[in-house]
Parts: sequence; C-alpha cells; structure tokens
Amino acid sequence: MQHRSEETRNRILEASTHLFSKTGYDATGVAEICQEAGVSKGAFYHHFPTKQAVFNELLNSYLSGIENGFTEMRQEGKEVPQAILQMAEIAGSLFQTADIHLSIFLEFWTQANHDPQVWETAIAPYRRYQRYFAEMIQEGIDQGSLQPVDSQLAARVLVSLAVGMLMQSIFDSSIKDWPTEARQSMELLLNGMVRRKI
Amino acid sequence: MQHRSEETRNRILEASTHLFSKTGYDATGVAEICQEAGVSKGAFYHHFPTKQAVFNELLNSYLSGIENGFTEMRQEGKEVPQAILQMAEIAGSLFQTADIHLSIFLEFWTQANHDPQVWETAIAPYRRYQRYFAEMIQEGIDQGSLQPVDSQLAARVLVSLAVGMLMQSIFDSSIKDWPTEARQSMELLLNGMVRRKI
DNA sequence: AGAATCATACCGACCGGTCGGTATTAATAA
DNA sequence: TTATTAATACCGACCGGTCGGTATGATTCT
Repeated sequence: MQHRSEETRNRILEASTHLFSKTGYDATGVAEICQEAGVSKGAFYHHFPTKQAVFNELLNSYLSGIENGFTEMRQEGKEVPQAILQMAEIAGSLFQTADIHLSIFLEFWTQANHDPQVWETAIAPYRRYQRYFAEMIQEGIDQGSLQPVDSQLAARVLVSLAVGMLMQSIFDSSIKDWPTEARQSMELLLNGMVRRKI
Repeated sequence: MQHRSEETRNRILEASTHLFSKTGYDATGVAEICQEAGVSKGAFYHHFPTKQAVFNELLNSYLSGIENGFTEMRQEGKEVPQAILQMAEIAGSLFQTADIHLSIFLEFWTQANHDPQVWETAIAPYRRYQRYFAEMIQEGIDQGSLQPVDSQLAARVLVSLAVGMLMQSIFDSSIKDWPTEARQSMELLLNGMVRRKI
C-alpha cells in the first residue's frame, strides 16, 4: 500500500520543518528528524537521497504555496490601492496560520546566502513578485488612483516592507492581530506620514 | 609585545566575520578560520574560549557599532521629516561600506532564532530603536510636521522597511547607490503613494 | 627567569550516509 | 481463492570522516 509510504514521507517533512525552523538546518541531525517523525533512518534514506533533498523539497513546497496564494488573492476590477490593502490583509492573515512556520524562511534565506544553488531557487521568484507589483502600481498611476511615483522603486519598497514585517512576525510576538497590523502598515505607506500644506 | 597579540585577535575576528557571512556559523570550522587568519589553533583558543565566543563578540561589536551610528547621526533642532530622511541616507551609505558584511546580520538573526541567549542580545536592542523612532515621530506630530498617525505603528513600519531594505541589499546586487535608494524609499513612505483628492 | 603567546599532535563525540537484511504489499499463477 | 513471486517500504547497526576542544611543548616578550 502506498498510503503508508506517503504518510512516512509527510511525517519526515513535518518533523524537518519543525526542527529546521527551531534549531536550524545544520544543527538538526537526521537521527533527530527520524526520532521526531517516529521513523527509522533507513526509511528516511529510502524516501530522500540526502538531508539537503528534504530541505529543497520544503523550500519548493513553500515557494509554490506563495505562488498559489498570489494568484488566489488576485482581484480583478478593483482600484489599485484597495487591491494592495486587501493583499496586505490576506498576507497578514497568513502570518498567523498555525501550520506555517515563518521562521523557516529565515533558514531559507540563510541557506540561499551560503549556497548559489539555493539562491537561484529562493531569490529568483522574488524578483517576479517585484515585477508584478511594479506593473500593478504602474496600472494605478495610469488610472489616476496613485501619484506618479517611480513604480520600480515603489515595488521595491513594498516588498521590503513585506519582508521586514515577516521578520518582525518572527521576532516580535507582541503583535497578535497581523491582518490589521499589515493593513494599517500598508495604509500608512499609501497615505504617507507628512502633513500636506493646505 | 602586545601588538602581535592584538593583531592575532583581530585577524581571527576578521576571518570569522568573512567566513560566517559567507558559509554560515555551523558550516565554518575553527580550522578554516585559523587558516584564513594565518594563525594556529592554539592561538585561536588562547584568545577565545569557544567558537561561540567569537560569534558573540562579533555580534556585540556590530550592535555597538549601530548604537554609535545612531547617536552620531542624531541631529538636533531639525524638522522631524528631514531628520528621518537624513538618517535613512546615512544608513544607506553604511550599506555600501566595504568593511561591513551585511550578510552577517542574517547569521545573527538565524542564531537568535535558535538560541534564546543570542535572542536576548540581538533582538532586545532592536526594541529600543523602535521606541526611539516612536518618540521621534510623536515629536513630529506634536510639532505639526507629521500627520497624527499612530506613532508606535509608524515606528514599526519604519523599522520593518529598514530591515527589509537590509535584506534586499544582501540579495539584490543590482542596486548600486544605496544612499539615494534609501532616501527615496523613505520619501515614498513619508509622502505616500495615493493621489489626494483636491 | 617567568609570563604571555603561539604551534602541533591528538582525543572523543558526533553525524551523514551505507548496507545487509526483514517486513509488508502488490502482482501473478495455479 | 490461495500459493508464489516480485517489488516496495522499512529497520538499525555500523563506518569513514569531521570538528570542537585539549594537552603539551616551543617561542617570544618583559
């Protein structure tokens, strides 16, 4: 039966997610993973050729998860500022989802910084997001709902803010309501802080 | 001669900085550090009790560097928005300074996520920055140069943006002129993106 | 001399990965 | 249906090598 096999695989992936997030890739031993997964070492190496392969699979899985999230939260026919706000809110809600270990992103980025292979996988998509936002912002400018700002710059700022908030969600547990935190942050960016004269 | 001793210490710290940034803390061996520093293992363990101690020293050194940077770039008697812009520009210029390995921050944060001890050292100061900015923003509101925004929220946004930009400076080498990038990003945040009606 | 500094050889724990073998399930023949 | 064979999934002892740290002796400075 292939059910058992799949189950084992998932247990290994789950345990790895947990341990990589908590202890880090290097510091986590295969034996440790096996113990937490309730699986033998033989089973581990039956399903994955190396420890790195598990990591790669997790990375790809999370990346495609983001990709799906993007396409799902894409809303047609909305004013651009409202669309951005809503995306922020949805993204914020993901920060709270229990089964997503955000701190594994820290692990992804660290590894990306060490290994060019991982870099390619982890950072390249992230440029797509920037392009996507730049187009969206340009659309808003053309439609007159946004000021004629530099859309590339604005997209970078947007992504920076998102990444920064993700980091904060990892390290600052005091914020409980991430959907509104994200929305309000984005509102601030959209509306600005400086008092206009007249 | 104590010159030689100090020299050795510094060589170890420099090599560690480089290797930790490039390869990561765990993956970097003491022998490797010694080789790059042109120093024997005995010398290493004469100056530092453990590998972790080197890491801690680097962390503290970078943190106090930031602290100094903050107090230096503090400008009295300026309008708050201008002060923020200037701070952004100075911070941006630090991004380019060759002898600062920004990617070691990634290492710091990763370790902070794994080790509560490091967490305390690395994340606690960061709350001070937030408080500092919140006060600064509140000052701007009181003086009428800023809109009556939530100063706490605004401070978090500001720090998030800064952290996000730091991450980008690690992974996106296409941006060359960080002082202006940082300044323009901050201008965008201060001025907002939405077109005001009338 | 004597203390501080550095060099080399070495230890023992640990870890990723292997391997021979066993259990379980699927496929096929009787 | 049942017996037999093949394939897949799993087990856990073990190995080669690495790595942080130590012990001990040499060298250099005061």
